[in-house]
Amino acid sequence: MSAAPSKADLVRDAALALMAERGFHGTAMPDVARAAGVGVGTIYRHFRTKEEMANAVYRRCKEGFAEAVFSAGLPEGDRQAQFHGLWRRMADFARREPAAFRFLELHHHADYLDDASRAASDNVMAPAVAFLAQAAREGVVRPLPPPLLIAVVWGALVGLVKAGWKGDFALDDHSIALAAGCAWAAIAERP
Amino acid sequence: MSAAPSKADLVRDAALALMAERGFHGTAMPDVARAAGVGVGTIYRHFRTKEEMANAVYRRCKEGFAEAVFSAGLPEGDRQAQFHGLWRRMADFARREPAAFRFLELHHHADYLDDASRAASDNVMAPAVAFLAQAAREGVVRPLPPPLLIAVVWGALVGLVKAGWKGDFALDDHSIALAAGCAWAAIAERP
Amino acid sequence: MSAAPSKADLVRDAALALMAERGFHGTAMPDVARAAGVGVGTIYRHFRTKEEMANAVYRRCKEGFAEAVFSAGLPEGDRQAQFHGLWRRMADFARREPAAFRFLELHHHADYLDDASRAASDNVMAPAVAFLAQAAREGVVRPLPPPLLIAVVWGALVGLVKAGWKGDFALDDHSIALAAGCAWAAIAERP
Amino acid sequence: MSAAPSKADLVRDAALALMAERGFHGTAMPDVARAAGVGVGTIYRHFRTKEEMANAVYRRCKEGFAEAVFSAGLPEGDRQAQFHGLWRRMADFARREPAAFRFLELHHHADYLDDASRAASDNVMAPAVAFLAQAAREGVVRPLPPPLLIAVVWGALVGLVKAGWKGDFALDDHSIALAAGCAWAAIAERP
DNA sequence: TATGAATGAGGGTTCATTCAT
DNA sequence: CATGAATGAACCCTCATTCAT
Repeated sequence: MSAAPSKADLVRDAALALMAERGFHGTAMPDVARAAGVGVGTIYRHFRTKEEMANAVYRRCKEGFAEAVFSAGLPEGDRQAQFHGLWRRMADFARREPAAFRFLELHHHADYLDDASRAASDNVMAPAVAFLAQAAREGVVRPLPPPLLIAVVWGALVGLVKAGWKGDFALDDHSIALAAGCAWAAIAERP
Repeated sequence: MSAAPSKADLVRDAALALMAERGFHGTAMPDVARAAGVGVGTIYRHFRTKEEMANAVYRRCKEGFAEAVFSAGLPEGDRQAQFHGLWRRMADFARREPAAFRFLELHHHADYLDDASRAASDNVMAPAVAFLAQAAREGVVRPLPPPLLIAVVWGALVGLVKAGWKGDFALDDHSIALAAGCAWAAIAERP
Repeated sequence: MSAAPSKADLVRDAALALMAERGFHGTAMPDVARAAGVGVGTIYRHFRTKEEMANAVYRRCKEGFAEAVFSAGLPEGDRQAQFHGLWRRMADFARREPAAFRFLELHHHADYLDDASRAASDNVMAPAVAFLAQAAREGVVRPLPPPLLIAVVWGALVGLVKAGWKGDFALDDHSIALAAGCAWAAIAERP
Repeated sequence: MSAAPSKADLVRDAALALMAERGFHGTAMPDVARAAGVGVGTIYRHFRTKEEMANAVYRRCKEGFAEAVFSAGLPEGDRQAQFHGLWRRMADFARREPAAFRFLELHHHADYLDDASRAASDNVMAPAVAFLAQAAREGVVRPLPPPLLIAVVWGALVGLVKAGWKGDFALDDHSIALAAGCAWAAIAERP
């Protein structure tokens, strides 16, 4: 039997859904309470302020992302296959939890995020950085600064997802694979 | 002699700076007034509502972007050189007017944008779409759906700029050129 | 033990007192809040807008008037005595609840009254109309259109009350009875 | 040839029309300016404040009323005929200048009226008081306090006019004459 | 523990008034 | 004289937060 979700979780989910849609300042606490099916006061039993609640949501999204992408270790295969696998995991996360993905993008480095959230944010991409750095050392990826490679690849993924949401094309397995090919070409060493 | 900027322009500039930083809902009209050096009431002589003001800012940013990137026509050279030139113009816009670039990204398809702004938004990338479609027909760019190519390339640019702002690396000519190479590789047909 | 009045009642009473004195537009919500001894926000837990609050006050006054004048049925005696009784009840209402009386007069058919209030307003005088119509059929009141009779009699009452408030004379039982005699003479059929 | 009306008169007329409709606090100075066809600043060349403007309008209405009703002296005939004549003049004023009549009623003894306006207000009915007092001494009108008689008669007239405006009946010569008969009966000594 | 009525600072907006033109 | 752009106090209303129940 699945346990009933705790009130704190209900609140987090409601806050995630609303803030992903309307942003931090555009989301009112009474709305969060109503969406969560709890009283306003209950929120404040679990989070001291609206900021703290948003930080909790942010960290949870980060954890969910890290879990979805990196917890199973690197995918099988050569570097290119591993890249494709990671790309696929990230895109799947965006499809499975669009609110979380959007929340992370929207609130990235927002001024109400505290230091702990910022740190979590920085660490989450560490495995990806390590992967690219290693691949670069092996000569299969261009010898560019890993942060720049990350920036380009991550940016491409976000661009793909947002355009898919906007309706420019279907965000299906095919599109995702095509875009993965582009992204790999962007960073792969030429033959 | 430089003409004194109109009050409306002062307001637009102040709104741009604040809303790029804190978002629409996070920006208070009295703050805009103070930043613009005018009284609150003055804002309302030029814009009927906060929404209308944000729309005016948005459209101005869009126009500025289109002007900076496309008004001079396509750059010289072959398709790759032209791509590099366009990439460079976009990155330069982001460096020269970071607030405008950030504003456009942050408020893209926000719910307080009116239809006119949305239309402006859709049209501005039309030349880039045409360019990629033509290059694809010529066989120098992969035969993928142009919107997908646009999404990947634009996403990569945004990723580059944001990471540069964050301090991951210097957003200088060198980084921009390197990233341009990555982006071209992402979409170019293999030899 | 008297129950403490509800916040909504406190607000209604305060709004009645202020709006009877200064009118709708001349009364500020913070003033109402202060007069009621509650916070501004509390008002909005009970009334969605200032208009809605004014409508609630209006309807309550109408109900109070109807209750005071008509709930006990027609007074005893012949038509003249009944008229005197009704006149007396109306005047007593004006003396006992001057703010309510003044509010009703001041806000009669004001543009912020909603349809429900207008309807309540129209219905409240129905018993008086019926009374005069019946008396006219019996030949004890002049055979004039009842609305005209009502207009003259009601106007005379309002004139009496306002002049009394202004200090032109004491608004006591004697004056009220004298004026009742005038009003009856105004509409009574000559012998 | 009629001279073009002065700006001050344009302003007074516009203020009268708007304030009769929406009240003092419900009328904005820019609206008055637009309705008058002048700039806002122009109003302040003629009246120091909004209050002063309202006072000027009030006094002008009072004067217009006194002029219309009393300037030609008492009407011909016996007391009853004179009463009918005065009643008729007052009702005609209400029909010819409804805004002025409404303004006078609405703003009677409002708190922004200054002492001069109040005095004008008190004096304007003096001839009517004198008329009734004399008629009472002659025994054709009941020996009641003149202010009470005035209150009843004036109230009846106001009631008549308002009900007519509301649409309860046509405010035509016939209705006015009928009501005059009622009003005279209200105060006349019985035979 | 959970609630939601209550609060008042602060939100967007209006408007009486001024003053440079 | 006449104007209307400019102003900021004050308007109506919202919402993050508290606390008695």
